[in-house]
Amino acid sequence: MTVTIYDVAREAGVSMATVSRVVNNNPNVKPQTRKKVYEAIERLGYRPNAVARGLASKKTTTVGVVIPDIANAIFAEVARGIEDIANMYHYNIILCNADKRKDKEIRVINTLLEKQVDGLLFMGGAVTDDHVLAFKTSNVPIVLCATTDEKGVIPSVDIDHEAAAFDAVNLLIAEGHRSIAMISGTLQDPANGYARFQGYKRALEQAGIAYREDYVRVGNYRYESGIDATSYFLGLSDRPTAIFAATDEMAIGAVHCIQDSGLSVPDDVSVISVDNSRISSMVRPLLTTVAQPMYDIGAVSMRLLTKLMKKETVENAKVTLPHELIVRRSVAGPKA
Amino acid sequence: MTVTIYDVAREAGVSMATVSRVVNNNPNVKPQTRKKVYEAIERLGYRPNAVARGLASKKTTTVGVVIPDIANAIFAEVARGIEDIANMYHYNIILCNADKRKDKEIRVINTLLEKQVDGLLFMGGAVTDDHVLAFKTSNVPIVLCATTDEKGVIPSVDIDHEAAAFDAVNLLIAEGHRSIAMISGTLQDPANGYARFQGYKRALEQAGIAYREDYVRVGNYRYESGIDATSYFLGLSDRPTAIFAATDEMAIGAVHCIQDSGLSVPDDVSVISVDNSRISSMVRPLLTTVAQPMYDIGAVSMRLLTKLMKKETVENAKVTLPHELIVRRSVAGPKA
DNA sequence: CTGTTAGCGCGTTCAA
DNA sequence: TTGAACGCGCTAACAG
Repeated sequence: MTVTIYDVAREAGVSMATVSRVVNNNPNVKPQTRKKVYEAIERLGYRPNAVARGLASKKTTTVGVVIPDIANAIFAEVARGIEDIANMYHYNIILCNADKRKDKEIRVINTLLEKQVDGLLFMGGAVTDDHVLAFKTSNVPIVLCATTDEKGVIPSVDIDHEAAAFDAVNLLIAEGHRSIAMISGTLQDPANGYARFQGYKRALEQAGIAYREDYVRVGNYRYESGIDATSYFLGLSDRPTAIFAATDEMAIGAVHCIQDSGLSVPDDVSVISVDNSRISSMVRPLLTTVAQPMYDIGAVSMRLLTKLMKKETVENAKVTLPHELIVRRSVAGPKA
Repeated sequence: MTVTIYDVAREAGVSMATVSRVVNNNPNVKPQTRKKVYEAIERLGYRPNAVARGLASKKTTTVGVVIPDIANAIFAEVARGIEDIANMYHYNIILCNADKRKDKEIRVINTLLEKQVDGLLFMGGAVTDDHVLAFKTSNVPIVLCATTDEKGVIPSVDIDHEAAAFDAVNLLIAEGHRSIAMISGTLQDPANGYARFQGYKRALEQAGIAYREDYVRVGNYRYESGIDATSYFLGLSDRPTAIFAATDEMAIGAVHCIQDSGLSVPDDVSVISVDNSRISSMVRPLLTTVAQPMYDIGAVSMRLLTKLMKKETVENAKVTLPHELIVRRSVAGPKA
């Protein structure tokens, strides 16, 4: 049924070792022999069995990636960066959604390890001791991708979420705003949630603006929650003149909520966010936002992983990619 | 270094066959023995090697999925459907982007087959003879996902793109429009391109409306190309009163282009599309569109694949999922 | 209910 | 430059 390296050897009149050599591009084969083997391979339609190879060589040229949700545009973009670089280095990707749920994360990490992946890319929520434990029991390299490690012991690549949020809010302040609300992510989420919230607070503090609890709502990163939060803000007696949303999607919800209530962005209320996903250019007005290089985060983390897998020494195993303020049209000064 | 089934057997004082049995939940093990084995596993931190298992059992519990672009919201949603069902049946997913490029598609199909996947989900552009050939050389089941097979010989799940487009354009006609433009995808793309274009033409024809070449532009599915096409239409001396876009993204580009030029949607120009991706609810006005059940397409195709992998007999290996007109606010009758 | 024995398909010494 | 032989870690008969 299936043709093996053994069949090819017989067909070509050589030993299986020789076939193995030509398949793996080992130079120690006479060109003529190599040719014979190639012909036999062709004739028989031989396809190497990567599983057998994996067992014998203890390498699968496969890396595992655990991701919160591939249907989320942000993560999908990161995944694309990962896959492109993986492909470039001839690795394949086993993709697992884990929804930032710890139990699911631990579970898929283990199945991935059982599958003998050569490395692991982890994108998730908080990295707990249990995570670290699971990582430690493996002997393949791990890198955290768009995910922060409190302890800082695991290689990772991400942006500085706190600083990104800080920069966003600072723009608002520079424009003269003092009444700045925030639509936050859940505070249990270290990166997109907590860190961005901290950046917001620090910016306020530095500008001597008092923090108000009723100026902060936590959303779930989705469009609808941006609308909900904003409708709450607009109902306040002293409504904010600017809104900082932790993500583009919530920001767009904010924009539409403001517009739907007959106000204007940015004339009545300014809106800014973090992400710069593609949709931030697919609204009116164009969204001002702090860009997070999603594709690069994926690409760089995969590149880092390849180095680790080759046991190359890496100088800096904790890379922070730069973010960048993208000024478009959703921010203006407050009304006089 | 690595602890094997053998070590566990020794530790538990049983044979490796017994360990294998408990690991695989074979009922033929005395509870007491089972317990001993579990303890030994625990003590040693044994983790089964799925590669060895795969070699011995000729099953990898892994399926390959080739996808055009995981960063594309539509496909990402399909992928989520696939992964959820795969997960439910304890399969893992090897994900490969192929950008609808034939050479890349063929290449990844082959690597996936080398990795001994138990099945293959193919999402791509045209299914050529070369594709079919590659499929035939494998002895694992394949199902086409959101992809049409001209010959109809390969199991597949998709919607009827022609009918979906037809329905969309028909709504426009029912509203009284006679000047209907289309922003098409590339005609080489059988499903999202050609079929939707055919649906447009059929609707026109049935209504006795003459087809005009200058009322059709082909875009690349992206927002920007929606803008470009629309700006062309708006420059026409007798500009259309309605635009049918092959995808949501292009439709939103159309909406914004219309608005940016001082006109109103739907008062001056109506816009309709196919997809109903999440962004169709993230615009003003809300986009009227024909819904394509992306998640379900993924889920159903994965479900079908599991049946095929279990060699269950399936009645209908070519499933067409229903589409549905979602009436929102971007369509109105033409101005009197 | 449990153990023994063969392979699964290939990489990799080690000799020749 | 080539081949023979072993083993990767596990499943799957087959015995008992």
